[in-house]
Amino acid sequence: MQNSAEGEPLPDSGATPLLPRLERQRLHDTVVEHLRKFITEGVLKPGMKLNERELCETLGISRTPLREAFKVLAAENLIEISPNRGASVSRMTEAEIWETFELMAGLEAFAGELACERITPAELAQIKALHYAMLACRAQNDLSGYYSRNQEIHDRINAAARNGVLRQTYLSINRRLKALRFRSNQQTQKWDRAVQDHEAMIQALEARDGKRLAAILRQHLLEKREAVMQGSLAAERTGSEAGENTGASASAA
Amino acid sequence: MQNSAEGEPLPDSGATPLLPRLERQRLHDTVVEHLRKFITEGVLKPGMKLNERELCETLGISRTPLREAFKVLAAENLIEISPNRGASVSRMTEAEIWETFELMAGLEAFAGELACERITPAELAQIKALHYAMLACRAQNDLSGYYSRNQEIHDRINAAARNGVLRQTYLSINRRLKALRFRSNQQTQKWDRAVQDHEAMIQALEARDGKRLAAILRQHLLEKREAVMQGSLAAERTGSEAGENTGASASAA
DNA sequence: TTGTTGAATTTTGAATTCAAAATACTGTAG
DNA sequence: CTACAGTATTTTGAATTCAAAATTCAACAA
Repeated sequence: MQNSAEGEPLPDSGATPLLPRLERQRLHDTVVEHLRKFITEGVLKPGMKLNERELCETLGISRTPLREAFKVLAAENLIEISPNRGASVSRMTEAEIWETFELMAGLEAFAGELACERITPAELAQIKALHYAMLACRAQNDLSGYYSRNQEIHDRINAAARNGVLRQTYLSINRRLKALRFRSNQQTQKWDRAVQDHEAMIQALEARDGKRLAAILRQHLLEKREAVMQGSLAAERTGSEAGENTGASASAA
Repeated sequence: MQNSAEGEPLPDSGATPLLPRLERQRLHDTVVEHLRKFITEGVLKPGMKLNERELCETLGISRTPLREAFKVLAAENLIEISPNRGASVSRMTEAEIWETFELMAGLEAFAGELACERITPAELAQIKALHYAMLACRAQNDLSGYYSRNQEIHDRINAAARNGVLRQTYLSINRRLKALRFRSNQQTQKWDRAVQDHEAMIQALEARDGKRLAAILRQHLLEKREAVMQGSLAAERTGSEAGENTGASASAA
């Protein structure tokens, strides 16, 4: 009996884990987070080629962990790897953007319904506070502040659904959309409309009216889609989208 | 002007691509598919340790592509990698199973709504045919035939929603659930209920009644969840879940 | 000039090697 | 006999190396 019997659950070690295991994160995880950040923040632009050797030198690592990171990012659809041709930041087609927003609308609507059943008063209060903070940002024309509060509100509603799998899925899809926000040059009319939507959301949440919240969120997302896709067309006209390489070697002619 | 200007979309090569690019798939992709298959089919059981060296020898490859495959599978939540301790097939907790089914219910309901708007008569006819094929399997007690038709029906409804991003998400979540099907030892009563549900689905699809189809699908999935989670408890009692290693070296005492 | 062929260079894919961490084992003290 | 310390072995993480494919570039012909 030197080995535990085959059918045993073997949960952890036998002893109670007084402290959580200290796990230094692996290099490739750091690289994933690093690159993900730069992609979602639009530093690495859609279509940009990601040269392995070049990136290795920039980040000061070898190719092995970088390539592992590439695989993960590709699984998240943030980059595309074509065999023997290398990786590049994913370029979403118009159709993909359209579909992704449609999915997000469905996902948020569903999360909203669940949130109405499960949200605590404390969480609701936090969301309200964020809403007012967002209004303050609008008053000061603080676009980035407005944007992050907005994100946070949607995020909290999602978290209030208390479904971790839904949450992970939501975050993953959302990441792909984040990089697009630079496309939509919000007009003040749109801002006003968005604020109205948010107020209605909070009312529905307070009333625990899942169906109504779902409908509002769905509509809200579709409006956002319109805004982004118009911005996208504008971007296409001015041709401000694709880079050639990581930019480190931008031909210094 | 040896390099194309920075802001250029550079779609493909200039010429029309008469033939699609021939791309042999990389080793690591093959490995991903291979392992994914065995995990979703329950050959590699939850909790099983995946020893790198051992698997390399079995598959006849080196560790590099295997580790890349691991990263992808981990991103899909099919395996778990703990730093310096290696990879093992994901073991879903009760809570995770519960949540995953809840998400699936939401996803299928949403897809059903869209399908009602977009399905073609031909697609509907195919689904009907599959339904009857499924009935035939039930009559013959052909469990695996029944199961695959069942899957196919749900899959086709999803496809009829004509949203590729939704589809990919659905498939990814579904993969995690597939391995669980061995847990639920379907009772005939349940079968009957499932068949009733399917008939109602098709009626709703024909009537293009999105809301009704959504409701049926949601309910259907929650019933499935009950069945699986009861089976899961049963499995826990008999303790037939966790393996120790890949089985290749099952201590030949 | 324009387009094509073929060699040189670069870049990616996969195996191997080296280092660090974790696990298994052995011997000793209590 | 049990518990522990210290060592040996195994296993993972990351860098390096080798091979194959793609790209670049120059020479040449039409």
